[in-house]
Amino acid sequence: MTVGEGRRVTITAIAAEAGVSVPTVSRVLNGRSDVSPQTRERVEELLRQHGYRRRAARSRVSASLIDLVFNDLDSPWAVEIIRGVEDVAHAAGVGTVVSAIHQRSTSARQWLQNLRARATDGVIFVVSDLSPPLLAELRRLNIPMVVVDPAGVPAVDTPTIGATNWAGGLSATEHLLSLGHRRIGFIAGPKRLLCSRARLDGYRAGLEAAGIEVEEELLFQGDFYHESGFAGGAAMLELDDPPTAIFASSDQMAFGVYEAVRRRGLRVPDDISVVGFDDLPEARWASPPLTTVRQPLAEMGLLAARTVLRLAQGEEIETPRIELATDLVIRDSTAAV
Amino acid sequence: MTVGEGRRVTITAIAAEAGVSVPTVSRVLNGRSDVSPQTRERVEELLRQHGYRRRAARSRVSASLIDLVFNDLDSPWAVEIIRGVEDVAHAAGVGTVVSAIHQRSTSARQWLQNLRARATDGVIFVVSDLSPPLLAELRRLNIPMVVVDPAGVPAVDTPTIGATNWAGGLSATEHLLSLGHRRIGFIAGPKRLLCSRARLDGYRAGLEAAGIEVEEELLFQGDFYHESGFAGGAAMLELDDPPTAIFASSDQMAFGVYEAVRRRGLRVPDDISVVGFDDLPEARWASPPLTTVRQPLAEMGLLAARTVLRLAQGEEIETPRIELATDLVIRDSTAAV
DNA sequence: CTGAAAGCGCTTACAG
DNA sequence: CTGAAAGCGCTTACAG
Repeated sequence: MTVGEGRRVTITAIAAEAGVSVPTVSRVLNGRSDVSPQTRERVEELLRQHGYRRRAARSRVSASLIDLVFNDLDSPWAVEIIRGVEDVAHAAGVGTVVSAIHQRSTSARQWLQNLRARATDGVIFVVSDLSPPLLAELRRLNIPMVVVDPAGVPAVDTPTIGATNWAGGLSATEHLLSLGHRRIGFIAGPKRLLCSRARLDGYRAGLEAAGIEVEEELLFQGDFYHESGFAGGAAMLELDDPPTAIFASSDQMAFGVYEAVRRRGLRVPDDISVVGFDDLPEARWASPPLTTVRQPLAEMGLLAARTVLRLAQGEEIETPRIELATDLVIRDSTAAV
Repeated sequence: MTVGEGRRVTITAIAAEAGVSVPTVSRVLNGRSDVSPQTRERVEELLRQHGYRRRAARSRVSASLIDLVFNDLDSPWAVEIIRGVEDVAHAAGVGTVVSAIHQRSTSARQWLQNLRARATDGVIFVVSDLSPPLLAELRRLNIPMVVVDPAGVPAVDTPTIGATNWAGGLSATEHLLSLGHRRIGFIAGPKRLLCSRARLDGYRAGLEAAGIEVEEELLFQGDFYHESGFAGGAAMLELDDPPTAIFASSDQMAFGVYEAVRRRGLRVPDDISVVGFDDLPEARWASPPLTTVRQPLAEMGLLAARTVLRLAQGEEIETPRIELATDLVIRDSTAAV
């Protein structure tokens, strides 16, 4: 399969419709400065409407590529998403271009320039903050995109794929409650991320349903990384009335809690229960194996790839926002009080 | 920078040199069947010699891409290598196409077909077994390649980038010896991999230098994955005279040993010392933090990318085999007997 | 700022 | 199996 086979518009067609010459359209396409603003706007509008994409003359072998963009390639779950995307793309004869834009605008600009040159079929973003000018540019180029695990409220008309973070937060909390825990600490992710807030709210909902008040001293503000889990765990263990369980809203923070517990000479789950969120591959092989909320990362990547390929084919997507189910995986880090 | 800027050969030039028409060269290029074997061979030879690569008419924006190929995307160190490669490629305006070929020849064929369509600038392999026909085809297409952490003895004239596995095995062993350990277990990686054998030999060399005999019952055959580390650790702990330290030749196996130790109700490093190999990001945040031999994976990726880009520019590579230094990182999983 | 003209590198019928 | 011809989609001077 090659993406976007059918009758694609040529610049000749666009030029005719816009009432300008072919070279003029070419200039707009290449971002040359010597085009009047009105002309540029009219042509761009048409390019967008028709979903124009550059194609080599007579060539049926248009290199099909999709771009998969991360903030940084330092998270262990990146590879899970890559795996899902690559799987679908590979089968469709499409290459997966992986990039990290590091939140730096120079890097993003560079990336965008490369993107144009390689005439990508679509973009999957796994980044927390998309700069509006970047998005505008992509829309101008009429490049299909989908956003995985959106951080904030995403722009309209961009399909997003996430997980049921709220439900995951709730189920982890209910699990701990069912084991008899009443003092349950929570280590949150960055506030600006939607998924962080949803997990926290799931935790709150669980406690409230059990008639337990949420205590400030049992809430710790983390950032999803190990260090903050360690700090949060250490802080809570030092309380006069420490929690009997800690729910860290990422696996990495849960491992940080493990280390805080160990440093105190205590044991998981004998002295304190720990729950994570993500189910990274290493969760299964932590000591003890970590009870955690599984996020189907590979499946999210899979779905994102399918969606972007469909968009590239010009199909309409009926459900612009999808949340895949999370799943509580009970292992050995949780026990009855 | 765009790779291979300079004067690239066109099919017109090739046709002239071969004494055939342009359409004939085009046919060879596209793998059409209606070309006589002699003609095909002559043309292919010239294409190879000149390092021909398809280019869009008049277009200076040739999409620069390098391919990064793994067996599977299930190893936590894959992302480390991706990071290194992406870093260099991104800066050079080159896209990084990540693929997994899953050792299945159908998948490899599919990949090769996609590769041709996208006119890659070069390929970095991180795979243990390259099928000879695949290699032959790549060579025929004149695509530069480099192999990272070669599994077996690599084909001549393909640059390889590895790590000093033997030295790493030695230094880990010496570290344990210096702590007073005399009974040191070893969990090996797959025998067919060069790196496995080098690590094992480093371990042997260390023991021999200290006048200690290598005991069969302290050697366990693993496969680099968690399960085998767990099995190896469990088996050794059941010995009448168990080791006081275990050197697992991958971090994942070391984590398996952690779990075997925990299941026995013992503690690392109080009851037994454990050393790993790789220094994955999670090694630092294991409980306890893992003493391990660091392999500079990101740097290996970096170097591989630089090398393949240089080859793509037509440069000669003076040192076809490079081994980057490993480094013993001492953390909390090792202690004096 | 724009277009007519020339041209690029490649591919596709068509004819033999 | 091969080539002369036509043509594709696009870009680049050049002229105004």
